[in-house]
Formats: sequence, C-alpha cells, structure tokens
Amino acid sequence: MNPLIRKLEQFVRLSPGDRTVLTRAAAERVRKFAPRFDISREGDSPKDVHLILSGWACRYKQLEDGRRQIVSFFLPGDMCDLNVFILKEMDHSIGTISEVTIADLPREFFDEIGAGYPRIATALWWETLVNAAIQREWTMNLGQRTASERMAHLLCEIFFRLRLAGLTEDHSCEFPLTQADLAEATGLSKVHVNRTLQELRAAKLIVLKGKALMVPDLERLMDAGLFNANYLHMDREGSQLDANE
Amino acid sequence: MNPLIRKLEQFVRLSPGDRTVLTRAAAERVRKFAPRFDISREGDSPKDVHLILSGWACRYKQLEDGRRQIVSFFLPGDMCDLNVFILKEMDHSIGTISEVTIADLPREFFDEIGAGYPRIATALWWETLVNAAIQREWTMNLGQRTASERMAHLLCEIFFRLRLAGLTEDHSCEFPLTQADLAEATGLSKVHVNRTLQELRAAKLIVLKGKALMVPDLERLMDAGLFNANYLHMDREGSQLDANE
DNA sequence: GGCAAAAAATAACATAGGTTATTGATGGTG
DNA sequence: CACCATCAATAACCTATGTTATTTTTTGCC
Repeated sequence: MNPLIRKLEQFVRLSPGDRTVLTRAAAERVRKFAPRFDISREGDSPKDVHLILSGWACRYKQLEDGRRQIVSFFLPGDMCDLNVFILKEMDHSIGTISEVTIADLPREFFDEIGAGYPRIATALWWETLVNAAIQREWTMNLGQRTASERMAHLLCEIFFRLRLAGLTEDHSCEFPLTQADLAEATGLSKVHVNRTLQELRAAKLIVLKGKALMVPDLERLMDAGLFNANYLHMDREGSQLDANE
Repeated sequence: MNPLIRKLEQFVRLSPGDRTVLTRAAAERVRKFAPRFDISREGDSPKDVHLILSGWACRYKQLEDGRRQIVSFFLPGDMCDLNVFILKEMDHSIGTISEVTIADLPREFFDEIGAGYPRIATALWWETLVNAAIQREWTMNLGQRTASERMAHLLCEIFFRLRLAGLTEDHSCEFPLTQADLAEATGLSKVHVNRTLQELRAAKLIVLKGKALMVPDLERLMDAGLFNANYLHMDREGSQLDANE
C-alpha cells in the first residue's frame, strides 16, 4: 500500500476518491534509481515534486571544500517541497541512499488537488508544516544535543516516521544508513559516530547490525535522546470531534 | 513602507490591488510587545499567522534541562508558518528580541488570498520555500561550519535579509542581538561567541558596537562564512521574461 | 548624573569530539 | 570461491570549543 496515503490518513480522513487520485498520481511517471545516485543537484532547475515510493534518500548540501551535510532524510511516503517549481534553482541536492523508486508529480497535479480535493490539500499542508518542524528540530539537535543524545534523537525520529508510514515491524525496521551517512547527518565525525553507536549498544538502547535496526525499548531511547514527539504532529485533525462521533 | 510588500515585490510584481489588500491586512489586529517577551509558547494552540511589522523576534526551542536553541530569526516583513492553525499545538516558542509590532492574520485572510490574489499566493509560497531553505542552511551551518565561519554566515544572512526588506543603509544595519542571543542561535557558548566576534573584528570583517552592525566589505565577510546567497532565492519569478519586455 | 543590572571582555583550565592511521569484517561480483 | 571495495572497529593523539570565575563596560532608569 502507498505509504503516502497511509501517512496522510493519520492526519485526515481521505475519501475513496481522494485515495484514487493519490494512487493514480503515484503510478504515473515512476522512476527507479540505484543506491548512491543523485536524483537532482544543487543548481538544477526544479521541475516536478518528487514523491518517494520506496527506498531511502536524502537532501544534502556541500561546501566548496567538500564538507557535506545531510539536511534531511526522505523515507517512503515523503515528498520534496510542494511548489518547488516556482524557484529558479535548487539550493541543495537530492541523493539516494538505497535503491529508490519515486513518482514525479507535475504542477498540474497540485492544481487539480487545489481545485477539487480539499482534504488532500489540507493533508499536504500538514506534511509541509511537519517537514518544517523536523528541520527546526534538526537545528536544535545539532546546536544543543551531545553526540549520543543527538544520535538517539535521530534514531527515534526515523523510527517514528517509518512507523507512521507503516514500515516498522514491532521493534524493528530496515536501516540502510552507513555510519558515514550518520556522520553527515549529525555533524559528527565517522569515528565518533562509531563510538556513539557502541555506547548506545552497550546501554542496550539499540541493536544495529547489517541493514536492520532494533529498538528494544523505545521509551528509553527517547529519554536518551531527549526526544519529544510533539514536533511530528501525529494527531489527527479535529480529533476532538472524532471523539464525539 | 510595509517591509512585507517590499520583500515580496523582489519576487513578484504586485498590482495596486494586491498592495492594498496586504496593507489593509497589516493594519488590522496590530499588537505591540516589549523586548524579551514571549508572543507564543510551545504547547499553545496556534490561532493566527503572525506578521512582523517592526522589530526582531525569534523562534526557539528548549530542552527540559534548560538548553535553548534559537532556530530562526523573524525580521520585519517575516511571517510565521502559513496555515499553522491546522496544527493542534505549537512545537516551539516565539519570543521578541527588541520591541516588536505584529499583525495577526486570520485564516480568512488566507482564504481570500487563495480565492482572488494569485500573485500574492505565489509570493507567499515563495516566502514559505525560502524559509524552508533558510532552515536547511542553518542545519548546514551548525553541522559543518567552524565557529567563525558560522558567525560570519549568520551575519551575512541577516544582512541580506534586512536588505531585501529595505532595512539596511549602505553598509550598516540595526543589530539588537546580544552575544547571548548569538550563542543560542549558533550553538556556541557565550564566551566563544565573544572570542569569535573579536576575531571577525580583528580581521576588519565587521564593526559591531551597541545595537549597530557595519560590514565594511560584504564580499569578504561572505568568503569568511562560505556564504552563497543562492538559498535566499532572491531572483524575480520569470525574470527571463522580464528581460524580453 | 549616579546606581543597579545587563552585557561584554578576559583568563585559566577542562573536555567532547576530531584526526589520522591501521586492522578486521562483510559483501557483492566476475 | 576468491578478490576488491566498502564498511566497521579500534587506537593514539590533538584541538576547537566549553566551563567557571572575575572584571570591566554599557545601558537603562529614578
């Protein structure tokens, strides 16, 4: 099932018609990319909005001297900025981590949504606002948290987001990031990422091996990362009303 | 003149009618706040979109143990997230730096814009996308730049943004931030902010005294901060077309 | 125009995390 | 199934930035 629909339904109730439109859009113009491939580069002219159907990707920025920062991850069901196409150039690059399938959503798709699908429009605004909140939380993460807090926080975030898209199984999830990726995302060195992961393992907070992550006790990992899920805004619109139904 | 209009006009051409609507909206429901006052707090239910008419404010987040991070600055002409009111709670606080005047823009204002003011709608999307890009750049800043690069970068960003809103004068601008504010924004300690500013002063990159900043040579400060203004997307929509007019 | 509070400056010392280098484990592929 | 490449682990050493404390300067205010 389409992870975007799954995710948006956590926030709004979609009608069968809403679901059809989203399913159709995600089926046209599908592209597949190998791992470690750039889908688009800083300076490119943005054309479509990309929707991740499967696999993990990231946005990153690079300084002239080569320093690289991953500024966000794209997990299945995530979309890059709505309306990007009004900008002249991309200010960052988008690259795959694992093998990735995307659907390119053209301008017209969003016109259609705006005109006739108010629930989807609201859900997409929610997505946009949550993405902004995530980016703020990363700022907090890099600015204030220590290495192990930061790592724990990032792992919590990924786990929550995957769960929302229906991609976790009990205490586990897929985890295709290398320690080098984690270093670029956390602003730590590779060596220190390694030390930090050992620390989290020693504290029995994570089991990370191969391309799989297990979180035996999410509450404890959240505490270790000073993680508060508020910023993911995982509560259904008007859920007060639902309670009265 | 309204700094929002001034800013948006850098991106789209507004009609007299557009300007009237914006001017009117900025004149209703105006509130004034003392320096160092919280306009809204994490956990509050967002009601209106705030537009800064004058003064400086910031968004910040705080950990239970008191560590605080300023995640963005609001300068005159800036707005907080469009459509915030669809979320149940704020995930951050908004506080003033200097004395601040804001206009509260209600939901209905945005309905009106969506229905009848396409140029303003586009301009507001542009604002939203630029704000997202700024937040990504802060992530980069905190993750990869050294203390002095980071400080130089932040000062460049502020200077560019003020200039866009028509609030610089030649090489100078108002600068109400304390070193403690700069520390919270850059993720550095107060002491190190002090050292870093001295360094920039010694290199004749800035003259910072009282509540005023002077940047004798912006190019050199940009180099010191590895600052590339791309992410501010300060190019007019369809400027290719304009060239043919 | 003098006083209290805030802000900035300076100093001495401490440490989290970075750097460079080497080795060991995994895994994809011809 | 053997080889090369990538990834992870470990070690020794280094430095940018943090911490705590004190002093000086600036600012706002009665």
